[in-house]
Amino acid sequence: MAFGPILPRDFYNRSCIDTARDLLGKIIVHGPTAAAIVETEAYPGGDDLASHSARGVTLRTQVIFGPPGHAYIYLIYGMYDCLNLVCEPEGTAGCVLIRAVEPVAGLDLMRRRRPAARKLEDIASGPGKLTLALAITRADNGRDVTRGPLVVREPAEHRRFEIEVTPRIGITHCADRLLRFLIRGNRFVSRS
DNA sequence: GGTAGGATGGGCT
DNA sequence: GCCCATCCTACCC
Repeated sequence: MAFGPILPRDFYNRSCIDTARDLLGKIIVHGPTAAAIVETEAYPGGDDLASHSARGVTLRTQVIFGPPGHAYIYLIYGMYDCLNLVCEPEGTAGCVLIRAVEPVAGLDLMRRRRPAARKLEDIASGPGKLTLALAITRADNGRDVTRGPLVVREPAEHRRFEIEVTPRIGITHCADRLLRFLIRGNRFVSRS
């Protein structure tokens, strides 16, 4: 399966809000599995109390303050791992949560990793689901996604789509900020 | 079609 | 001790 080139570090070396929007349609590749990003959320540094980075550098959040183009993966509710991509220049906090992907390669393997999913659309339609489908875990935390076993690539061919913007899901702080981006009409999003 | 409740563990006050 | 950037099952229309 041939995709386009790996996204360069400069793709992530800017506002996490711009990056979140532009990540739609890009391809996450991990081993024999690959999936297109259809839903993201931006978590800026600074005054966004919803961001893990809001309380400064800790053992957990240091990756978010590090160089762009790396994975920030954390455990949520004691059960699921969530994948973020670190943005902004080194020293500045900011990341993009990957909330949903559309499977494009290794579908049989993903189905086996997601026995609870009854339909294809449910395999990776949520931040905890997609890490299971793609076999991404906290062991991948801090990984450089511009090289190595976990990378993000341009799609093989570009498709036109409309982008929808909404508040982020499942947060209470800064709930009015429009920082969630999704491909309008795509059936693999976590919710419409 | 819909949702209430529980599983489960790390981070931080 | 409380708070989660969640998911699944059971149960109810």
